Amino acid sequence: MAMQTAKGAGTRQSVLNASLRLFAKDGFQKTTMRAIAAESGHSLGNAYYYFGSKEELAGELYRNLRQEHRTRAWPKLAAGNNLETHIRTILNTVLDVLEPFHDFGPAFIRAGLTGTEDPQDPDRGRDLALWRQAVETARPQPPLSMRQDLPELLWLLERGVVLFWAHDPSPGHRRSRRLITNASPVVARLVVLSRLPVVRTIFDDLIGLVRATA
Amino acid sequence: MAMQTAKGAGTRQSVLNASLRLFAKDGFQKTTMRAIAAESGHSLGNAYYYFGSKEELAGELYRNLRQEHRTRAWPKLAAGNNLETHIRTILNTVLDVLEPFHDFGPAFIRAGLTGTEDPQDPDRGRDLALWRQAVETARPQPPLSMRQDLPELLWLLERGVVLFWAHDPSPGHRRSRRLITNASPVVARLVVLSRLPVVRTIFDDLIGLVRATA
DNA sequence: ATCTGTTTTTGAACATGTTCAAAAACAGAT
DNA sequence: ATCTGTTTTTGAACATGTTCAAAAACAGAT
Repeated sequence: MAMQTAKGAGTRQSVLNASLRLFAKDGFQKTTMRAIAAESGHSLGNAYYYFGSKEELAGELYRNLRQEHRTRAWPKLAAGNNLETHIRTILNTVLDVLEPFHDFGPAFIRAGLTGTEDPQDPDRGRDLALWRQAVETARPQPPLSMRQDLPELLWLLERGVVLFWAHDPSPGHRRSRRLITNASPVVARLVVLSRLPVVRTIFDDLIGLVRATA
Repeated sequence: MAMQTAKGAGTRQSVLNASLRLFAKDGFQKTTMRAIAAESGHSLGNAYYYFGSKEELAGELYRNLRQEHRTRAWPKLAAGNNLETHIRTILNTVLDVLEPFHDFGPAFIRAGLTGTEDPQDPDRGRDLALWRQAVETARPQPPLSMRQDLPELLWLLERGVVLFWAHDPSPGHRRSRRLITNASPVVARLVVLSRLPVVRTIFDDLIGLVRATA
């Protein structure tokens, strides 16, 4: 059980800061671990003492961005908005937050998203809490039978949108914004249609996917 | 403009075959370019003479799999089958073809799916042609108003199923098969119900989504 | 058969992510 | 102050994707 010392925490932070600077300047791919180590003033092996891999480094940076997303999206969920509005709001906000980092490259975003597969990841729970809030405060309320599972489905949707955006080369990422505009009403309508057993069964399969993957 | 000789084509093919064997056996990540070169009986540098990168190799393999999918699915489209049967057949066939490569990892599948974003990609047109055939030969015929857009919608469905399957850890990927079983009749029924404005609106949104992303 | 330009092949070198054993620094107990 | 066990740091080594200059093989013209 390795206990971390104050000096250790400092080193760790300086490596993190150095990576943020270099990722922002040169992108994820083109930034080498050697460059990060040099920029931080420590040896290559020392960087690996605190971060098991380059992806883990990106994962930590990404986790900070998710926190900011939650902070910015939460107050926008005015009670009484319909579900479509809440979906659109949260999805657009996540792109707002990630905007400055689009040119980090898809690999960076992918690294961030793969980190969330851990079922114990506390950030996963926090993300779900945001979506739960969006569902509970929406009016009219989604069908009772969906209220339990809906947050997880919408969380899956969010991941899909972010993945799409990460690969979106269109100017200003218009396509991603349009995807949000188009998908939000569709999802909201499908939720209403979940009263049909057939639609419900499909949702159940998707839920199974989330649960199995997460 | 480098003209390729007969011998060159043979070497290229043997590298491709070797990579196919090894990817299937050990997965994408764990297969090294050196192993591929050795298995093919050529030098490492020679493999790079024909394929610029490991990903390019995976890309070509994926394109071959899509071709095989079309080849195997097409004759199963017996005229007179209903739409549900055609949908179920094509989707199950794509999983049959991809089956040995499930453990390639997300990178492989993503590479294959993202490649199709290009509107100029000839394989995209070929995939759409398969779905067009499925729609045109189905009996009873889908509503006239849907016949134009339906192939693109079903192509979107196919991509979604493949993505679902790629992340499906259930034994034998049962869940993916069940998704196909469940989704096929729903989609077919919704096509009939497209006369209802609510359903039609959802389809319009989905079409917009395909066009926006494609 | 020889020459000429092109395609193919090779082996070594390079770039970069990752691991590891040993040294150094450190914290706490005596 | 010294000892002991732990944390931190280092430098070298390793694994693997990629590049490159030179050699070999080849095709076509003379």
